[in-house]
Amino acid sequence: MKQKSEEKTRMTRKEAVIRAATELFARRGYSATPTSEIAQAACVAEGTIFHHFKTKEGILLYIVKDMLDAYIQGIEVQAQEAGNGLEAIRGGIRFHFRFIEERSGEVMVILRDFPFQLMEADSPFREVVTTRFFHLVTFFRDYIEVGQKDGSIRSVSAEKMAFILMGMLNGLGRQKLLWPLKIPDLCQEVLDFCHNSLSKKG
Amino acid sequence: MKQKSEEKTRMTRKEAVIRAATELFARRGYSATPTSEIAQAACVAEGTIFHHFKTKEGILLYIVKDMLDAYIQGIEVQAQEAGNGLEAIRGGIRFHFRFIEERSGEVMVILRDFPFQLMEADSPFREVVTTRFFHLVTFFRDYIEVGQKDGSIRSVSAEKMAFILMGMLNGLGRQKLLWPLKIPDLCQEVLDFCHNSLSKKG
Amino acid sequence: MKQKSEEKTRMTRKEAVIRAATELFARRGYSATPTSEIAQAACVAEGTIFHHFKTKEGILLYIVKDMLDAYIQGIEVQAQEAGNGLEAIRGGIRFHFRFIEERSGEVMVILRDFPFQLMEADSPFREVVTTRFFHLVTFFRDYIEVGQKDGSIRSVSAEKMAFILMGMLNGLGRQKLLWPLKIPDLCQEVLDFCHNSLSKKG
Amino acid sequence: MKQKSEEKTRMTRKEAVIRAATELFARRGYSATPTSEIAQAACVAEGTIFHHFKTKEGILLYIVKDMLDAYIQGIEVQAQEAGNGLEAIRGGIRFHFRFIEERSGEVMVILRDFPFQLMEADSPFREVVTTRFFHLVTFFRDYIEVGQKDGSIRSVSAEKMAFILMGMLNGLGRQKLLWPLKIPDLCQEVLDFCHNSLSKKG
DNA sequence: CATGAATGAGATTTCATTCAT
DNA sequence: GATGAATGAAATCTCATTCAT
Repeated sequence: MKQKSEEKTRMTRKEAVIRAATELFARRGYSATPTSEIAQAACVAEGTIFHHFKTKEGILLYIVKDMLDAYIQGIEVQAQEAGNGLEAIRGGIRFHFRFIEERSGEVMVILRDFPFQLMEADSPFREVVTTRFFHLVTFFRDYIEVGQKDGSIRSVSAEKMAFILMGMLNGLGRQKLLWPLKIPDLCQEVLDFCHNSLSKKG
Repeated sequence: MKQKSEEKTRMTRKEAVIRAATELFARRGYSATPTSEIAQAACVAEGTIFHHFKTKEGILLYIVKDMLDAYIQGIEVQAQEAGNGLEAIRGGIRFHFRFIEERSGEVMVILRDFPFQLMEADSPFREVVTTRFFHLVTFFRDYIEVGQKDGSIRSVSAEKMAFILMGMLNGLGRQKLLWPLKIPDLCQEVLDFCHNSLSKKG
Repeated sequence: MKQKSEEKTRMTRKEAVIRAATELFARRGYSATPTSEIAQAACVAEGTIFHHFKTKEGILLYIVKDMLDAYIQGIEVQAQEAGNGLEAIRGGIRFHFRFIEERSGEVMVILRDFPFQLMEADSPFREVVTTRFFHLVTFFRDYIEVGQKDGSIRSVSAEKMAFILMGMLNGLGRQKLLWPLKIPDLCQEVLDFCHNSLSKKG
Repeated sequence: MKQKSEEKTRMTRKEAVIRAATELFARRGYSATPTSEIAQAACVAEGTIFHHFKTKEGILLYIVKDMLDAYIQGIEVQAQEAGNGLEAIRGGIRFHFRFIEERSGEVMVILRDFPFQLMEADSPFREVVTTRFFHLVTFFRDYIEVGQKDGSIRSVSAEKMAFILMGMLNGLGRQKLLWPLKIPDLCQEVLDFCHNSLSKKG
């Protein structure tokens, strides 16, 4: 939290919009959040939003892109530091849980209603988002293959296993952030769970 | 009350509305589907919708409730027929994959934007939905405990494991039905994956 | 209150509709009361209402006509029994206050939004209502003139005085039945008030 | 904030809406006037109405509040200039008749269906309207008491007399503005009528 | 850059009335 | 007589977006 009163350090209006939108999209969903409320929460005029983002979808795109880029970069850094394929995957899982905690707002936005609006066939943003998703799928598949080559991961379809891991992490994220129940922290259990299933020696 | 099955009645108007709504909600999302289009697709007057379901949310509730009840009933039947706890869980997973295929429309509705509208604190439908969710969580936890008693499942926190399983199945469902990629069938792999992690002998 | 369970004595459906409608129109106003609620309150099907009354306005007309006829008849009987013009007017005022108490439901209906719908130039009911209003104006004017002839009422424009009396009684009725304040009983004070103004000797 | 009176600005869109609404509510009643017609009559888009007044009720509230404030202020100025209590009341009555002529549109709005919608227990506007009504009742009661102290008004219950006066003025206003008959001007007669009943010497 | 009044297309919902049973 | 499913016109209100200042 920055000081709001000092001269130069205060948020630009654009940042204020992003923050307000993230919080509202996370809490109430993209389509249930009117731009008027975003403006109000960000203490800017409604026109200002459109001055910076052109459309409402533009805000969503900005948030989603920003978040996915950070996720992709973070998970890759994790993996590169690992000693073998299995450790890379485990590092990825650990990073996932940390990321969900630290940037829960943005994550909720994307988990809530997935950016379906951005993926429709006629959306100008379709490619921007698809690209990043392919990137993630590839990441998991590649490191599983690495693990199979270095002997840390047993012989299974790398692609299928990649989908299982991603699906699981996604589902657990939704559960944690969106369900009406208090979900306990599951990081360690998930690590064990995956370790048992992936590692060569069981 | 008329007989529904005999000669003339092919489909009630109410049924027609439900079918049309399910299909549209699944394809375009709840809030992006106007009631006018539901009416058109169901070949009824818009007023007819509101005659049967008081509100638009009412349609969603009907679909979700119907689907969850079928899911709960089906998964319990599966489990009761199993020889031990682990088999019950495996039966549940198999049922889950079958259910997702067979009733993909309704499942997409609930996976797409989850009925968040029905869960908000002031919604009259909140309880209806929450009840069913608790029911499901309990189901998984109980059968894991059964498996631990009968020796088929290793010693882990039953509750945490229940959450992992549910989160995974949920996430995989979303991936399968909603992602812009063609996802291969993962049933067998998921069964193995879970078996490895749950069974006592590894 | 009649017994509802005995064979023949129970209300006809038509009566039930009238009662329910009177109560609802009084409490919430004519146009804010949907026919569906009248049906519900009367425990009949919505179609039944239209079976008996043809239109929603028809119900209003029935109530208003019934009530005005009773009012006119009652006030005339009162007046005919009086010894002179002033007493006739005083009797009318007394009757007015009694009537308002005894049939407050129907009176509220007419005082609330006056049957403007029935008075519009193109309403088929216009005449039915207007006739009764003229009748009332005439009643007051005539008895004031009687009082002026028999020496009990001072010399003032009978017509203007009739309007003042009617306006006053109307306004007081509204105040009593519709205002959000508890209004004390004003019958005696109004009698005095008018006596002072009308009687020859002051 | 621009100057409103200078050169170009003939009428704000907001003002236009108020004028149009006043006229239509007066002529056809609040609930029989759709916002679409108000927009048309005011030559603005329908959205503009809701931009300025959140709801249709908001328009009614604005008109009623504005009118009641003017009424209260005017009647108090009148009274303060009077020599004694009786004259204050008479001044009030005179003001009432003048006000009804000059601002007949707004007065018709409030007399037609009284803002019952604004008074219902759960209306956010309830207090705004109630406050002003209490104010008026108090005004009349206080000046009658003043008159009783200065000897110009006879000894009667000030509160009851206040209610009689208000009820009478209200009823006469309705008669004048809303009845389907041509009602003669009654100001002088009402003044006499009240004078006879209130003044000490009869 | 920033504003906020204005827009108009469109969404949900209400409701009097009809009609086949 | 009685019913209640069905209707469709109309009403209120929402909201992303534009544009003159």
